[in-house]
Parts: sequence; C-alpha cells; structure tokens
Amino acid sequence: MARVAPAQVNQSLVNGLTCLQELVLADRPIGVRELARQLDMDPTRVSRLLGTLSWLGLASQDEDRKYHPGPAVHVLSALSLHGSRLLSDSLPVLRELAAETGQIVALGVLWRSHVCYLYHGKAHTPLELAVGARGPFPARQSSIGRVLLAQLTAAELADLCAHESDLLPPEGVPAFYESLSQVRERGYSRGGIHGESLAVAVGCPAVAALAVAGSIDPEQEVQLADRLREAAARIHIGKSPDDV
Amino acid sequence: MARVAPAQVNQSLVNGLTCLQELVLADRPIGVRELARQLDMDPTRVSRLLGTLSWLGLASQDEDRKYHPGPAVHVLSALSLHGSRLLSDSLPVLRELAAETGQIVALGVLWRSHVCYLYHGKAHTPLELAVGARGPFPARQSSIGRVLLAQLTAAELADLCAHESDLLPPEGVPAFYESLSQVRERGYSRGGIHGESLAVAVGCPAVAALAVAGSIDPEQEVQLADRLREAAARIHIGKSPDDV
DNA sequence: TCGCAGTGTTGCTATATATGCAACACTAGC
DNA sequence: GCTAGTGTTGCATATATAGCAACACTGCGA
Repeated sequence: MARVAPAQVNQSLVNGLTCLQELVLADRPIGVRELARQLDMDPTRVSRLLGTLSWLGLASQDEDRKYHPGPAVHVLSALSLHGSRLLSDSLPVLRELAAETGQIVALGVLWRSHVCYLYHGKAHTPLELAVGARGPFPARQSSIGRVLLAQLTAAELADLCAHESDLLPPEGVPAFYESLSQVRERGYSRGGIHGESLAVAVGCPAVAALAVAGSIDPEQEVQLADRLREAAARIHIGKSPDDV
Repeated sequence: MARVAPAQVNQSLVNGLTCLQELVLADRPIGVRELARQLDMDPTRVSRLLGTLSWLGLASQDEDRKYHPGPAVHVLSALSLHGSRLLSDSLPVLRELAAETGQIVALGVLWRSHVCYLYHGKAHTPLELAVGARGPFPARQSSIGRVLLAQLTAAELADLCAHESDLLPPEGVPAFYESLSQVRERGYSRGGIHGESLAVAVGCPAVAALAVAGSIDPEQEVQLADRLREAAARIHIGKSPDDV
C-alpha cells in the first residue's frame, strides 16, 4: 500500500481533498475554524478551499455560514460509485451471505481512524438502510477496522497512529500492535463492543473488509472465517471492464 | 444553480478534481496526454495532478503507464454515498415505482454533457446491475439529461454548450433551446433513442432527475409525469440529519 | 535493426498563485 | 454594549506550481 511520491506532490489538491472528505463525513454542518482546528490547518486556507469547493458545488453554506455537502456531491457519488464498482460487484455476495447466516453483513473501508460502510444490513434490511446510511465507526473497535489495520506495514501503522490519536487504544500501543499481529496470523479479526463481529480482508492488497455481526458461536468461528474468506474471494476489485 | 465565485478560487483544486472526475468515468485506462487533450490542459500539469492523485491512492497506473481509478476511490465512494444520501433516500421510491410501472426506472445526475446514473433498472433487476453499473450517457439524448438541462438558466446553458461541444445537437442550437423551453413548460421531458423514456426533475433546485423508460402509452404520458413528480417529491435532498 | 511517433516523467527555473496577516463584517450570549 | 467567537477579504510576498526541454520507454513500420 506504500506509494512512491511523485516528483512534485500538488499540496493544494491534497489539502482540498482532505477538506472535502472531512466535510462529506461530518454529521452536521461544520465551520471554517472548526474544520481548520480538526485538520490543524490555517483558517484562511480552509476558508479558501471550502470556497472553491462551494464554487464547484461540492460544498454549500447554511444560514449560520457553516459548510455542508453541496449538490455536486450527488454527482460525485454517482461518479465514484461507477468508478469503484465495489458496491455493485459485492452486492450479490453480501445479500447471499446475509441470507445464509441470518446475521448482519457489512462491507467497509478504512478511512483514517474510522471505518466507512458501503453496506451494513441483514438479508431483509431495506436497501435504503443498508447502503450509505451509516456514518463512520471507530476502526479500533470494529472487526473491519482491525483486519484492515492488520494489513498495514509497521511504518504505515505508525504513521497513521501518529496522525490519528483516537486510534490509540486504552490498553496501550504495544498491546495494540500485538493484537493486530494476532489478527494477521489468524487471517480474521473480532470486533464490535462485545466482540460480536468477525471480519476478513477483501482484495489483494486489501481495499475493504467483509464482516458478519450478530451472535457468533465461538466454536464456529474458524468455519465462519473460512466462509467469509471464500465470499471475499468472489468480490472482484478494480478489474478492467474486459473481465466482465 | 449559479454560484458566487469566492474571492480566490484555488485553481489547482479545480484542475485536480476535474482530472479525478474524468478518470473515474473513463471506461478504460487513460494516458496523461490523452487526458490532457480531452481537458485542453498542459500534459505536464496533468501528469503532476495524476501523480498526486496516485499518491493519494485515487489513481493507479497499469503496465502501459496509463491511469485508472485507484483503491482510494472505494473510500471515496463510501464517503460520498454517505454524504450525499441521495441513493439511500431514493431507493424505496425507485423500487416501488419500478414495481408499479413494470418498466425501467432510473435516477441520474447531470455531469458535463452526460448523465450519470445512480440507479437504472426494473423491479427485479439485480441490485448489482442497477446500482453504479452503467456508464455516462449523452445528456441530450436522455430524458434525464434534457429535463436537467431545462432547469439551467440561459447563461448556464450557454456556458455549458461552450465547453461541451458534444452537447450541441444536429438540429441546431435554436431548436435545441426551443425544445428545452418546451420541457420547462410541460414540466417533464421525453428522451431515449426513440423517445421511450420520460423524466422529471428531483429537488428544488434540481440536483437529479427521475425517469421511467420502456413502453410509454402516449395517452398516459401526462398521467405518468404526474406520478413521477409525486414520486420525486418524496425524495429528500440534502436534509440535515435532524429531519430523519 | 533503426527511426519515428507516440508515450509518461523529471529537473530546473520563472512566475503566477496560494498563503497568511490583519482588518472587517457578522452573530450570539452575557 | 462588550466580548468571543465566527467567515471573508485585500494585500503583499513567499513559494508552490507550471511549463520548457530533455530523457526514458514502447510499439510500429520500413
């Protein structure tokens, strides 16, 4: 997952996309200075970038002058849904798995210290509640988050922990690293508040993770993990259209 | 839909997002110079911007050094799907309408000279084929495109036509403007290769459009348009979470 | 095999633009 | 009315970006 930096990284683009991502995931309108504090960025810069996003329709201001996603985010979601194909490619697998297990099935990606869900629901969960309806969840408490964190190199994990202090758990850093090491070994992770979910990575290199959540019989754990891995293998990541 | 330009628009961000959008919608990997020609941008700039997107994981190169969407586009689709909520909010309406009419139902947004679909399918179309599976379609041939173009001001439409030459139809500009004027008057549009679809705008101001396609009895046209408008009114656009 | 035409990337440097300071306008609460 | 917060702006300037030119690479045709 480590990428070679090009000769010149365009910082404005990096900063602007950072603002956009934060804005889109905020669960309420956010002010310029608040966002600047969150991102440790100068408020003028943030104001300028949000102004540009607003001009593009990707942001919009309310009557309190706070920013929230604008109309062009609908366009962005249509574009990226098509460009990613992950949701459409995985839906059959997800629905089948949900029907088979009778449990909640989830597909999520890691975004900073959180997991963002593309899908989260049971077999008969209405689609509008299963797709795009949940907000971000802390990665370290999520089986999806833990299995994705376990795929990172030590350097990547250290870098992420350095930037995301809320990723560091109460039990301390060494124990955290050790538990991720165990996840790596087993090939699956447990998560949820009471360990009620189980996840495996999707894609090689991993770009998402697939989880089942609900009542998991400890004796069936390994079997379920195998089943999930089988399902994950059926989800194609970023294949060219010629593969269809 | 006209937006006030902020004091200082960040051009790098605008250019970078333009590259990203084009990349995500390309139906095959695209080269730097090809994209530069399409966007009428200097190739070095495009190379630099794509390099930055690649560094962020939003782009990736194949063995021919051409660029295609990278793993972070999955994250972007999860983020924007959540931020937009348009797909999740409209799914019940779409599926109900599809069941009721027995026809194809579509929800799309206008992106440059094309329509991009969030949803396109019949009542029993598998979700993986209905969501995010279709690529862009020329706006002027689409009922969704025409009804959305009809919502633009004269200035906006002129600006768009100036930038998107493929938007200009064979019958000429005045006739095009006149037909859009009629769409505006009627409150719905016909589209498709043989006029086999009918669409109304969603949202005020319009951010998307809802269409039915298939066999449309001309005598039921007005009635169907009313039904579509009723359905469109049930799709909430960009409400704050407090409205849920 | 060589030459050509296309490709993507880079170092370098000039300059256009992004940045941040400071000022302003606005809002809410005491 | 004052204070503390807010978002935005003009201005000047530092610097990040942009483009030139060179390089490495690839595929095709003679």
